[in-house]
Amino acid sequence: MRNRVTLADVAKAAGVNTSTVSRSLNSETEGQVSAETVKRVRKIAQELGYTPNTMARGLRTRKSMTIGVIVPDLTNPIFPPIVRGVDSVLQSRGYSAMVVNTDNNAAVEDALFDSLMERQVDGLIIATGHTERSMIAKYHNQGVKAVMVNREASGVPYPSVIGDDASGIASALEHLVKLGHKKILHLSGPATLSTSRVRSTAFTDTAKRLGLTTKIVKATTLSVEAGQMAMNKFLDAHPKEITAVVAGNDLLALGVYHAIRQHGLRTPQDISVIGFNNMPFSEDFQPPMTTVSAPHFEMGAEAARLLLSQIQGNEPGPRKITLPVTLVVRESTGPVLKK
Amino acid sequence: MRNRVTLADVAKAAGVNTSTVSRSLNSETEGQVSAETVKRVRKIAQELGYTPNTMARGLRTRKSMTIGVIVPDLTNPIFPPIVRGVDSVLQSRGYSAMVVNTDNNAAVEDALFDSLMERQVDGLIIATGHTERSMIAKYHNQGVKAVMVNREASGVPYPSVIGDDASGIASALEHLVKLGHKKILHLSGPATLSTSRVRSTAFTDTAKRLGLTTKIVKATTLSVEAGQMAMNKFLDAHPKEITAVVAGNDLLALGVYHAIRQHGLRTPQDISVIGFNNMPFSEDFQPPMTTVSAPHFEMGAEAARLLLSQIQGNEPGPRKITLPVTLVVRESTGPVLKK
DNA sequence: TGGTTCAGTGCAATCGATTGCACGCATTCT
DNA sequence: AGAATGCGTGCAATCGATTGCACTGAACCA
Repeated sequence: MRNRVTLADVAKAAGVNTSTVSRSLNSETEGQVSAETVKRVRKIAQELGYTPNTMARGLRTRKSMTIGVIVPDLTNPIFPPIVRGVDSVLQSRGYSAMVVNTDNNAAVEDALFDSLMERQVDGLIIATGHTERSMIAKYHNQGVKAVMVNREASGVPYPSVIGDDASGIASALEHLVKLGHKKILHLSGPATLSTSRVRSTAFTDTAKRLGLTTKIVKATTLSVEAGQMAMNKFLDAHPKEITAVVAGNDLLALGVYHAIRQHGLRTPQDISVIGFNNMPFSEDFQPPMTTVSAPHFEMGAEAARLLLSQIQGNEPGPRKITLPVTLVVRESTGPVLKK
Repeated sequence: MRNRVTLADVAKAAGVNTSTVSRSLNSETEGQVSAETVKRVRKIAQELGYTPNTMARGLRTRKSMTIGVIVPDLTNPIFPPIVRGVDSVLQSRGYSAMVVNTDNNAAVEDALFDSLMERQVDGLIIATGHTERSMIAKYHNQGVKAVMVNREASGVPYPSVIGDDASGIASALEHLVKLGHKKILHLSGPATLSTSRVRSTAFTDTAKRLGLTTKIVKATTLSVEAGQMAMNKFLDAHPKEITAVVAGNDLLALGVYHAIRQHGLRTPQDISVIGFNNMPFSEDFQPPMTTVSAPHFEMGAEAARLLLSQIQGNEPGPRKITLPVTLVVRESTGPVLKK
């Protein structure tokens, strides 16, 4: 379909060589052409409705002006904001994003990576926590430029953009302590995810500092169902043992809501709950969720900036950018009630 | 970066011409080459880690194997499932999706369209309700293949995939009537959106058929805020006039929740509310929302199938595919209470 | 045995844009 | 006036894969 108008067409119409047209249309090279020729060529190109052919250009310049964005699952509500943040920066610089979903499946991720490479993407933004270190090393060996977002970067050769999870967990716990809580459960995500590990460690450290009695339970995935299942199991085994839960993310926290209700208990009167991410609609849950708000859009935007700067030749090395998070207090946390 | 291994490299290593390598690697042309050569070439290509260069291929074949997906805003929760549905089909057929957000801005959409054209996308999936007819006509004139999803197709030359909104609205109203409701408000989205118009018309028709007393109020956008504002205004002017609300979508319904609460009323005891879309987490709102569930993933998948068939030369014409929807009854609807 | 046929492979053009190099001509310098 | 400078433009190679056409040699036929 379409795209009949080529550089050659414009050149013929203007009575000049294609090279002159090319130089006239490109802002970096227009200085090589006389001002009036530039004006004339541009006018004619406009009239003819010329559109550059990105594939031809990319073949010659070895640049696709496309960035691959690898996420686990777009329907997980924290990723759309990240993607839009990425996109906002890319778009303003003439790049496009190609978003792929791995569903946390290594084989799928491998295939998608190949597909992105075939498409000659200029760089990668990796938002999957599961990606194995060996895979990342492979990318790096192939000379692939990349930036990680929302996952820990230690040990990998790429820069990363993350939220300040540790401080988020700390403020969550401090908030709970202020409300009188002393026995607190951490419902953690799977240890394969770097964010889960970071939050878990921060929980343990802060709890020790504050002198709290804690328990840690791991959910198998970062989903409502897994959270509900893990919490149900915990409440079955240890009823009345804790007065608050800090969940690994909002999805798990939502699962905790369900489990608490299933056990005939109430939030926050019987058990306070804190989530993580402040994902869309967390304020509309029952009750509105107290959670740590992470700047996902800005994380995506920053990752894109970092990647573009890397592509433009700056060698940032394995840098780590930490963006501040804030505790959003809503109604899922309350004071410990005396009985 | 990378992609050093080309057809020529493989050809040299195998001691054959690039054309033989090309034919050996491509399943449609491998019959032209002797079986043993194919085997040998493939083995060598594998060993060398050959990856085809999509840009070079696309330049020659005039196909990018890329589909542009135009959505208003990925952070609107109904779009990720659509996109994933699209992606699931595309991926299995070797295509990739390039997703762009218009934010319902015509100028932005125009620019993005150009950008997609430059990238030589093989087709478009359009999920924006706002797109003006003139713009669509322009696409069609340029010979662009496209399919619309989640928006009415009447008058446009492209096939479309939509949910059966009319029947969804009808079952919503029937459900309310069964609960004793007679005075019902429809909080509609802006009339510029085809889905809003369809649902609005269906509401009026069904209400007439069922002999109901109705009001219709329009929200300025399909957002929580707009829904809340419109509903607040309505409740200020007409307190106690209705016992139920059918909203144009779940976002508006959520705004209705807020407005009802702000007026010191309760859902569903004072006013029942029904949404539309059954978007993720609508079951976790307070109260869990009764809503019409639309098969967004399947709509995306079907749109992709339609588009690919169109690209492969089948001329489906302006066909319209309607997928069934179902009412999901939860706790935001209840019987009319006597006072 | 001479002529066909055909399978297997190579040659070279092609897709559309970019870019190093060379050329022509006008201007400036000595 | 002759040489040097340099601006504006054109020529042609190039990026990597695909593909119509031509060629070679073996098998087959009469």
